[in-house]
Amino acid sequence: MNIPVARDKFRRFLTQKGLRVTNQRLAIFDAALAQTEHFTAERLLDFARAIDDSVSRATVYRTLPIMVESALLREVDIGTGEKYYHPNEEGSTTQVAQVVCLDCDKIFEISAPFMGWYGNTVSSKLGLTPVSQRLQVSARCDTLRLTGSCPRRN
Amino acid sequence: MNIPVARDKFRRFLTQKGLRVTNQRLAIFDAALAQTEHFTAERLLDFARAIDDSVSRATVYRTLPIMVESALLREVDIGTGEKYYHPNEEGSTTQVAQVVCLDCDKIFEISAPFMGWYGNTVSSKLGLTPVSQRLQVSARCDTLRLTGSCPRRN
DNA sequence: TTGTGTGCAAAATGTTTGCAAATCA
DNA sequence: TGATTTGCAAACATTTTGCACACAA
Repeated sequence: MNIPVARDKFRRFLTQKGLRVTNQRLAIFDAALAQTEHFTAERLLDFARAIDDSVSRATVYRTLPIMVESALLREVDIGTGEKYYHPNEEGSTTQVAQVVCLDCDKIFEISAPFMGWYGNTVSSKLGLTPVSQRLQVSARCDTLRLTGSCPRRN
Repeated sequence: MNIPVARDKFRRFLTQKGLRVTNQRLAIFDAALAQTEHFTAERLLDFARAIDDSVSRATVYRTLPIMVESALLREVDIGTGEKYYHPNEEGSTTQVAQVVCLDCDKIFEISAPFMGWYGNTVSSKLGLTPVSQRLQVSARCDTLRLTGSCPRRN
């Protein structure tokens, strides 16, 4: 999904929710959608400020949940204290797992269609209805271990 | 595994690591192992202080990673800002998933043996070696939704 | 005896919030 | 116009750390 189309979706989402379309929100949105890798709130602040230097940290933190709710952005919590975000691909109903390299700090997203089935099975046994699922694998880089340097590192 | 046996394992673990067996560490350990539900660092501090009131918050935070490394305790991060802990059952090589009820705040642990297979498969494709995996399902209570009250609540 | 472990309080981290001023509808 | 949104800085919550004293080996 290209950025102008996505931006339009976001504008519509805001309006429909009774929220205002502000320059800051658009700057933060554009900055977020331009990313190809996972990013944190702090890095998004930098990117957004490059577009509109009036953007503040508070507004980034206030805008992130809105973008996540609009389903144009996905939140990824890998248990490192800070949350990561990533633009959501089209047709985002697919379940994805994250493989996090402890050496590179890179996050790889892998489809894991069985997650939905597992969540349903297991939840219904407990009298619960699943809301969301996450599957994460932490791993170490083989190349780094064997050769002392990781091709993906920086 | 009963507590005296586990405590012995912990003493041996400390000694073997060149760490000292202190009253505080033992109090924190006993408090942790006595729990049947998941607990946070803060709650563990309370429990440990009931055994030895000289225990400080800092020591709890410093002891938790040691107990996790000894494999007698398991760390569970459900993405709520604070970490949860749980005594590890015997033969803890089994992979477990957590089902977290968003209504009860209860954490259920369910065996998920396929996790190991998935982690290996997916990691090796990326040239990585898996270190750990986690699978979590967030869910809502059916009974609460249907009847307005949850039998597990408090 | 001596170096590890401790309690305390302060720092660090990532995120949230109160408030007056700015701005979108 | 008037309610929403903003930036700023202070507040927050959890965890970590520096330091002087205590204590296990």
